[in-house]
Amino acid sequence: MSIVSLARDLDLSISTVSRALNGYKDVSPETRERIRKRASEIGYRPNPGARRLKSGKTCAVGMILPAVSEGNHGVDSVYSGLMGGVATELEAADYHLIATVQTRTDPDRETALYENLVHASWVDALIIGRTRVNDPRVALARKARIPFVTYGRTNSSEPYAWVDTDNEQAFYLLTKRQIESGHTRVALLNGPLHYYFAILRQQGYVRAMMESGLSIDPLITLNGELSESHGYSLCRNLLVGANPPTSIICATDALAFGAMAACRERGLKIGLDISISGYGNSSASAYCDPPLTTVDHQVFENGRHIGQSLLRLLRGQAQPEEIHYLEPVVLVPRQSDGQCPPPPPSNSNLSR
Amino acid sequence: MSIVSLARDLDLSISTVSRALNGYKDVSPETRERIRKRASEIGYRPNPGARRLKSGKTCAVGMILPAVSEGNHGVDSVYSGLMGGVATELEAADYHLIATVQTRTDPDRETALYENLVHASWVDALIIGRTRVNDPRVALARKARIPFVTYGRTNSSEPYAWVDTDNEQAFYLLTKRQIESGHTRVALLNGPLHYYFAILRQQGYVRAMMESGLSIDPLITLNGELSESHGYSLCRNLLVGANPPTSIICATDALAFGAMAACRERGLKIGLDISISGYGNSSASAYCDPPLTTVDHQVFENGRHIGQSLLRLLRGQAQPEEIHYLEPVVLVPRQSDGQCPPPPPSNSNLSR
DNA sequence: CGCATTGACAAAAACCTTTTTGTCAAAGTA
DNA sequence: TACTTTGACAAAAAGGTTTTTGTCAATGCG
Repeated sequence: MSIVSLARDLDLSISTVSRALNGYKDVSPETRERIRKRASEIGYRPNPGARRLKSGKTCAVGMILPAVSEGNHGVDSVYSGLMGGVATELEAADYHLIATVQTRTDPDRETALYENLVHASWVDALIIGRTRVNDPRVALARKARIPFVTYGRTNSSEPYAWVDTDNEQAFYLLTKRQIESGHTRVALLNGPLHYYFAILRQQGYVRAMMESGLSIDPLITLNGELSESHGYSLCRNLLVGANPPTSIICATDALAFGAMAACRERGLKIGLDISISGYGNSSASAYCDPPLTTVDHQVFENGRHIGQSLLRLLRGQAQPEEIHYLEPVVLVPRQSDGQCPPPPPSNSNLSR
Repeated sequence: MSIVSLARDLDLSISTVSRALNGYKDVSPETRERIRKRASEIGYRPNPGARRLKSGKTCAVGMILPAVSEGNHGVDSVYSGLMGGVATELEAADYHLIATVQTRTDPDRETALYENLVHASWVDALIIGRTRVNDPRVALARKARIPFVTYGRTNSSEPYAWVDTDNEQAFYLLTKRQIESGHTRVALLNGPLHYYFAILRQQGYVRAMMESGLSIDPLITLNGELSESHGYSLCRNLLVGANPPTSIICATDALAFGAMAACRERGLKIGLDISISGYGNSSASAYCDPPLTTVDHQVFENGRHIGQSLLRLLRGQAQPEEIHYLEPVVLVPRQSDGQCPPPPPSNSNLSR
């Protein structure tokens, strides 16, 4: 079932068979057809290992998938969505996706995983996700001269290929919406600031607040891991504090679900007594009670862009500095937010 | 940076270098150490492509990930959790996971994806998930003589390696719980019956009902895709019908979320007027309102078992027929279900 | 006619390992 | 001494492609 047995069967040389099947010149149409026919009859498939060895290409792209920070240790749903888009594009070009799941949330370990993937030449290209402010993986991939596309941006002195959603605009819109509903104390439950996206989301929030002449209160702009439990505990802290916010903007839907639970526990009616919004448009956001106002950031589309960019890079059709794609976001208004409630009677701050 | 340049550098033969680095005999301790040292100095890493070609092993395992049936086209969270467990085990053994996302829910296409993975010899072994009642992929993998482990069972005349959760017991427990709370009209919102797990869940439901002398009403045992929207529409149908159920057992948390939304829409208080339970213990299930009674089926653990089983199979340490692992389930009682409400006044069925 | 070009194929090199077989001296045994 | 064993290394084959170079006859041109 190797090319040599096929060549022997056809009474032709190996090179002719190879050239025929790979669509090169130097082989007559009749012979080509004869080879094609016999090859499919006999069920011949070129050994990808040998092909990889010869060409030096693996026809695979590597991706490290961040795990959710708690629960079933599954892959973060943003990245599983992204993977869907990437895989769709790659598959069409006969590339494979080698997925490594990062079970522990340890940046050093993530870098080591990338290093392993690159250095052991398992892959031709890399997808670098959940970029940090100064992401060492970008320098690493550049040094290894391996094509890569990041999902999210980073601080880099040199150009690199990136695809990202418009985090800044998303949080500008979300904050603006709250302000327009009369809220003045708008809290931000953000992710850890070493992630670049968290910086951008904060910037969007700050821009909207500044634009309306509202001050930024560091006591109500908190940061934590992107999980329900952190949303719950951070929100509890917010509500217990003096002068609690009337609106809470959460960096992810998961944070928002946790925050909603904390609000319910305090007896607050979500959408009336307090406004909450999320980010991600997760399927649960449409079916929770009340349905969550959120932002659709089009992960599948982003994944497709990443896949396409990667292929262009691999084919030499584009240089990294040409690949900068900022996916617009779509605000999804639902019922978890509303008009700012009237100020409580003055003795309300006695409540524990 | 190949073995030949390393050998030249050391003034040794290629074979000696190879044997030294691979821990074979036939090389003196001093020489071995010298080679080791120089190899790490020079940063030599054996080319995995050449190694694969020679050994005929790819050191990779293939897995097809079912996409969620709607929304962001992401990977089903059960399978992303499973992937986490599998990857954890494989990684420790220096195996890689090649993940293919099945974006369209088309069984034929899924089979084709497996065929491609196997036939193009991209992988040494396969994980076959979301097994169907008569799953063609099992026969296919056996014919290709490629080791595989299924997640879920199927009808097969010959033994095969499987790992599964105890679906039957889970739905027996869930149903029993409803019956013990006084419910007699217990609905089942199940997945499509061509999935083996749906059959098993139905069996558990039926066993509990029979055991308590309750009859099975086909009008309230419905089947649909595993999504919020199907949960919503199926539940609407249930509530509109004559003699609606007082309890709804859903095959997944997603179905349950949809069902909850439909119940709220009808003005029913979940946990009081109607009881709902899910399956999966998704993170949202703990934070929705009311928190959802569900079952934890330990996907990460299942993934680890699959990974371990695969490695044993690949190393010849076990035969497929020895690998049958049924993961026990854990019921997670929360507040979405409760005592059966008293029967409504007789004119209630006039309500639209 | 003589020479260059082209078409169609074959031979061999290269890709980088691992594994099998081979060499040769030193040591052990009868 | 003659023969076998063993230790330490080298040479070469094998794995299945792709690509470069080579061959040889037929064709085209002046």
